[in-house]
Amino acid sequence: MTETRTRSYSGETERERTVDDRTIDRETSDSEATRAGERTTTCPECGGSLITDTEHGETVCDDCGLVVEQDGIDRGPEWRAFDSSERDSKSRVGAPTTNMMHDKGLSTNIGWQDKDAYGRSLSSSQREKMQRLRTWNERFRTRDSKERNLKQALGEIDRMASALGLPDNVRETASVIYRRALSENLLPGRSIEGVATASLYAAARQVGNPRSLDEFTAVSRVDKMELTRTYRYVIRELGLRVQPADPESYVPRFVSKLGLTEETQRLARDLLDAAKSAGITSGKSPVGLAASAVYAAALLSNEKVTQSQVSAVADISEVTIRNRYKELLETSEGLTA
DNA sequence: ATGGTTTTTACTGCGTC
DNA sequence: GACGCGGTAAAAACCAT
Repeated sequence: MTETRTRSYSGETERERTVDDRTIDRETSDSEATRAGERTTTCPECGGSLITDTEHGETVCDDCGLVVEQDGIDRGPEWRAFDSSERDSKSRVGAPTTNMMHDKGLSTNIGWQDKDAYGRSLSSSQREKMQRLRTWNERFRTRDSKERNLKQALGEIDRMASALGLPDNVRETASVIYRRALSENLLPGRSIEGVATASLYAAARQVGNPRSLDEFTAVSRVDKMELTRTYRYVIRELGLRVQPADPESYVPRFVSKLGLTEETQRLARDLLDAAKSAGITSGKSPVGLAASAVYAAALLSNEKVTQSQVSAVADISEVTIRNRYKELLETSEGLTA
């Protein structure tokens, strides 16, 4: 089938791609790994065991931290409690916990409004007292270095995720990865920013919403070399298994950025599928392939996009697009004819 | 460090609006 | 003439050994 590829993208070797039924199945089945209602016991990415965390309402892979499913349960209050003891035993009211905050959102917060529980304003001496409490509460909350570290890192992750338009499940996954890196003492000698970026990069790829390294370096404070280095390091030390990015996962983004139709998107996918089964995708940049497929599809469906537009959106040279899209068209002709 | 592969850079020619 | 497109050669980047 796929002959050995001579090149791999960002750290994964071709060996990992060898005959793995799950991988094949995933490629043929059409959508992301997070279809609702699907019950799996093994992680779609790394094959590790899944753990259903009812407290957080998430199904998480124990090995790689991939959040497979979230918001699965009702976190609302249990209303039918008839006396106080029953309320104590039944009630699960409270803010949902989240990995996106360094303390999972469980620490005490002292409100900024100088009002008491009944909404009345506080006396000046009470106000001063509350201000002192706020200060100390904040100090204690982030006292120890790991907490402080986490707080900063999660802030960075959040910032970058916003800048790149990554959804919440990516952030959650990135948070889990970062926590693991932190708890396994991977941080010493490496910058928080670097590991945070690497975590987010890994998370984005795991959930099938990848961004290119260049896009990350654009929003991160670390340069490309440090990012790849720490990424490799984190992946290796944590034993994460991240598949090579699937070109198809870039397609929807490019299509929407260029204002093309669904039809074109479908065509682009078909082209990529054909290319994959023809085995000409080996060693080629996934981004380049996706960009070329989009361009070729637009051509086939008579939509107007120029090579330079596609190249700008995908951050790929026009030459590469030319080379790839010729190959794509050739293989698809051989298939349909 | 080296070698092989892919991507990028830079430049040229062609056709069209 | 500007623009989109195609091709080429050399340089750079990248990965594996």
